[in-house]
Amino acid sequence: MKNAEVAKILQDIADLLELKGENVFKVRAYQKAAFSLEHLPVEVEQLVREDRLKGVPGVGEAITKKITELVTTGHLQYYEELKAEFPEGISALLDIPGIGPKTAMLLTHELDIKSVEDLEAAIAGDRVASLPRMGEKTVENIRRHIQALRRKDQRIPIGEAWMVVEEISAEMRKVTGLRNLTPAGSLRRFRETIGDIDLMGTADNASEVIRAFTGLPQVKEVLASGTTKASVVVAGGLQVDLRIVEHDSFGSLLQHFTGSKQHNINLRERAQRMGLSLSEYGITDVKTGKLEKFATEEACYRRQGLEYIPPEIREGSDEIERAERGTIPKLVEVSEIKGDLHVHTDWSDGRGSIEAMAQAAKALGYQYLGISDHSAGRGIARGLSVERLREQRAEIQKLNEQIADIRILSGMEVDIRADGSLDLPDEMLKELDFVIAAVHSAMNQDEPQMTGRIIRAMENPNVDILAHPTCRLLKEREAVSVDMEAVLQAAARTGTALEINAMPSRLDLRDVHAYRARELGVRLVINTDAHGPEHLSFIRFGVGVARRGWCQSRDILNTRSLTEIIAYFGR
DNA sequence: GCCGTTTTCGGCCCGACTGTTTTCAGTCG
Repeated sequence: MKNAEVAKILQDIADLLELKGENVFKVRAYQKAAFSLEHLPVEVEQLVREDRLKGVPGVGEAITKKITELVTTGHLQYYEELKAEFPEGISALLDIPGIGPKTAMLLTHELDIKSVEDLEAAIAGDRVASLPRMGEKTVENIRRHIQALRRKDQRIPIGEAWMVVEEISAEMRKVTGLRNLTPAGSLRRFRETIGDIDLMGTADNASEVIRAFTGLPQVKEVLASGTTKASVVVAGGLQVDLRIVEHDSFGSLLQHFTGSKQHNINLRERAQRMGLSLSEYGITDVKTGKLEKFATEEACYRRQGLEYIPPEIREGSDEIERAERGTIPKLVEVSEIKGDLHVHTDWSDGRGSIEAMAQAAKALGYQYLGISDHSAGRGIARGLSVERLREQRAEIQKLNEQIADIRILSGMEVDIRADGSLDLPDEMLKELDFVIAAVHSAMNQDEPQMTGRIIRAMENPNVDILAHPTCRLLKEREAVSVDMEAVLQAAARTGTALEINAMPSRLDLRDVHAYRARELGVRLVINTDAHGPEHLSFIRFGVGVARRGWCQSRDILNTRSLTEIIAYFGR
């Protein structure tokens, strides 16, 4: 059973206990355990086998027993009994903003509402507003939220959110008086998907800035607008919040709204033990009641005796303990990337010529660019035959003589066939500067087959890099069934680098697997898989994933210089 | 249900908003 499935069930248990009116701290315990499981860098099954569950934060004796039962039998008695106490569709009511456990139970008890559809019918029949603590406005809000929920496609990939932020930021920078405009929340932490956008800033004339914000051409609807904050909806149903404070409180504000929620809770619990109370306004000494403000996040962390913690790792694992000991690593940065090793051109399915791609890479300050068009095999994406590949190599050689200050490397993204063999003969692969292998077909194989297939490809000594290891496409295609732990172990054994594909629709490896890879000493490489010159800038999303995996520059292959990288490939 | 520089028992993050109330419960981030 996968970590995500176990986490989902624990979260479900938390919801049901909440509906039941159980002790809120018990509910929180299950939520906390669910969170831990979801962010675990290793498979829960492995922890169960090795009897190491107790080491997971928030997992004690009782939850250990439950997880063990769940993983070993695929079934949890406690959960089944709990579910049987409630009508099936009721937890879906909790997904509607504004409806929490109390309201959900009220609706079920008083009106026999068992699903979102029931609720809509009850609203249409005018039966809801008469309930205690319900009124016209509440009902209208619920009705609107149900509609919005149907319309909105939940979280969006970070790449899309980023474009919205850049557009809005460009407009807002024209507003006089506004300073320090910064996106916070999951966007700043570089999570792969984003629920809504939080923008932070400072100004002396906050209300004017807010007015300019709500008046932007992108704004479709203004949800709320006050003196320090506003919430709007832009195209696509995406919510954007802006908060403005005075300059001297910006550090605390940014810290608070960057989150994550779990990081902030851990931070506040710790502050509490120190006799301090933490909020978005600053740090209050509980004894004296005196509020201390912070203009920068660094100062805010320092006051708590902590080293600065980069946003990407503020996820509630052990980052606070590490900051206490002063052992937060220096995470890899975009400026340290010296080349891109997975790029397509118009020789296969890319849009740019080799030269255009090379010029774009040069403009980014790269030392090298690895061309890796598709192989011909199954006819995908206008793949190159052996002959065409040789022609391309000649072309690259010619261009290298013409273009200064960047070296074009001649590689290939070779298809891994269903049986794990490669699409081009070894003699051809040997001629290349480097070789990437990737799965593009027969994605429905079962886990043992897929895992064996990928490992077989990695065992070929000509393969340097395994590209987008799980083949997932965010919101479009699930990851293939593959035993990632086995793949990571094989990568360590064979010395194959694993790609962090920076294309916003892929982001594959994921952050937790990057974390695990680093633990195992597996070399990683951050590539964009660019199909046009403008895609090269996607590198920042891949760097974001690497940072979320606590990676430093030494963990990332393409932070190496041209000389080093050529020596590394050793051809 | 978890956990320990006060604790193996008694705690468990903080503030704001909304709508319904005449002081606050419920929900959210």
